[in-house]
Amino acid sequence: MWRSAGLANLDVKSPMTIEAFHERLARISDDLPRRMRQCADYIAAHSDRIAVSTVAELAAGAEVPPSAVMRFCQIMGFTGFSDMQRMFREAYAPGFPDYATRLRNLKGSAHGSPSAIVAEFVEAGRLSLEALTKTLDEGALQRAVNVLARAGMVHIVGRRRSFPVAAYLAYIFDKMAVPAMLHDGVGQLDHRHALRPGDALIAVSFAPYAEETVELVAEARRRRLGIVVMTDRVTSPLARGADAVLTVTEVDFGAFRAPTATIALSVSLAVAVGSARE
Amino acid sequence: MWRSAGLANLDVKSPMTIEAFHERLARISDDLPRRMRQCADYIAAHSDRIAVSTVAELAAGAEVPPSAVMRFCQIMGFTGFSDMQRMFREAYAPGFPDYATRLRNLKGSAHGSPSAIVAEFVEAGRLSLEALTKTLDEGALQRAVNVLARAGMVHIVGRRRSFPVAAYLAYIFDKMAVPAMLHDGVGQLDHRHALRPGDALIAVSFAPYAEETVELVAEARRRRLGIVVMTDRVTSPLARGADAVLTVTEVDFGAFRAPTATIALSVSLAVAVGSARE
DNA sequence: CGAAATATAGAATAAATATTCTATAGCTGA
DNA sequence: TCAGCTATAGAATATTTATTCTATATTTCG
Repeated sequence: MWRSAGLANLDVKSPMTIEAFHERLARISDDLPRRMRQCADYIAAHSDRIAVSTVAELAAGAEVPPSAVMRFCQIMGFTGFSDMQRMFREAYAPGFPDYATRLRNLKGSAHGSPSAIVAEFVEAGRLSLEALTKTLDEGALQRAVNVLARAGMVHIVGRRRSFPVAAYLAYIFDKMAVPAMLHDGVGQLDHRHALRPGDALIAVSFAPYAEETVELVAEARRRRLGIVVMTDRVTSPLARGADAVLTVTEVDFGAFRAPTATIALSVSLAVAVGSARE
Repeated sequence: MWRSAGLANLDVKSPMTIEAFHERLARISDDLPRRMRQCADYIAAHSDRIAVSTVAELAAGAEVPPSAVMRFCQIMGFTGFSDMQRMFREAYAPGFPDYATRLRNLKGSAHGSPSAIVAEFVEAGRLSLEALTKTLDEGALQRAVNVLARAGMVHIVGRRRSFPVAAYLAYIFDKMAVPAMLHDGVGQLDHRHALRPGDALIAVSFAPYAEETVELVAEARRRRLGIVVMTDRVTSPLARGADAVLTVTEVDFGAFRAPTATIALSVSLAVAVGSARE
């Protein structure tokens, strides 16, 4: 039987997680007055829209007046709609709610013994990998594999910080017997004439973008090669005209960052291409 | 050259899709004044947060005043922020609530698909990082830092799979103004005579150990250099006579492994050495 | 059936949030 | 260096949106 809103309010504090929210919803929804039940039903079916809706929109969806939605929020243990919405925004938003906090802590503990530094970089690496799974553009990845699988030769370019990544890509392609050429700039040769029709280019570069990399991408574009770029933003100068843009964010520690996620993505890409070519 | 916002406004109506939005962002972001560029960069990197943020939050993230965000929205072809947000709210599909779910989902993709492969390598990377913190020999790490901090020049060697790691070490030492030399084997020169008294050598190698690396370590031993090795076992051929042996185990996926933990350890080592030398 | 308790709708208010405006600062090209 | 632009910041304002309040309707139970 339905008791007072006040009572329901007292026995449980606001649910802290989506799971707790649904559990509570299921538990109480059996004995709820008419309008509250409408709210419960609609919200249970559309809980993912709470983060981006207004009270009025939700109310319209549930076919109840806005004030009914307010009462519902209070019954669920929140102080109001905004309180409830905050939980959904934080939980569902891509990226992690406490990301900023973790990052701040990470940077705060800059000083210390070598093993403390290792711990920080390990944590940064974890966060980077986590971010990779969340932001990975599967469509772009598939396109990248297609482009590279069809290519006669795969050209690879990356300078400075990105050079190790490029070198690793070259290593794996070599292991998988995929024709590949690492444009490492030895002797300041840019080897632009090695870019031939039917080939493809993988370019790796992060801000501040190495000039040679940007130029080689432009050259590849002129020569109509397939282009795959790994970079930090879709607005990167490399992205223009690329067939696939793979964005990766590395979490930095102080002024330094390890290319953890970039390497993970690279090796995955190379392996996928290698098996696609067989 | 940058023209007026009004002009930009006129030639294209508000983008109707997220894709069009990103395309336009990429197209105009090259020639944008300072604050507008900050907005573009931040929003490109966090476009998934637009649906659940306020102008003030976005402005804080991009480190610009709120009015700059408004101007940015107009440049992008919207009448204002609300107009832009509406598009993102309509397209909003909540990302997976947590990392674990997302990872499971990626793995569940068709066996052998690119995204499934990424999931595997991410998982392998995480395990490797975890193993690193558990098995790290802090004494050896401290000795390594001491040896390298005292060295006149730091020589770095790594071939094949370990070459990217060596290259990354060289990059960070360079950034930290530590005298370093990467023995990359260009022209088949082994540069053994560059190993001078008072120098130190970092050698990176895993089974099967590259012959050149083993030889350079032996040469360094003869010349009484400080020697730090990063390898897979203490019984590695490199370990004999080294001042510090750092063992790292990488979790492999199939026949392939990414040097995730090795890179994390390397960058930590380099940073620790860099600050010890100051 | 009738009194007490509870739920409801809609208007009134408060708070948050977006948007516009204006003075100033910073460019750009002569 | 200066004139004529464009960009910028921050305050002022308008708008949207959440929340509270109150009169009325509905239910519950003796």
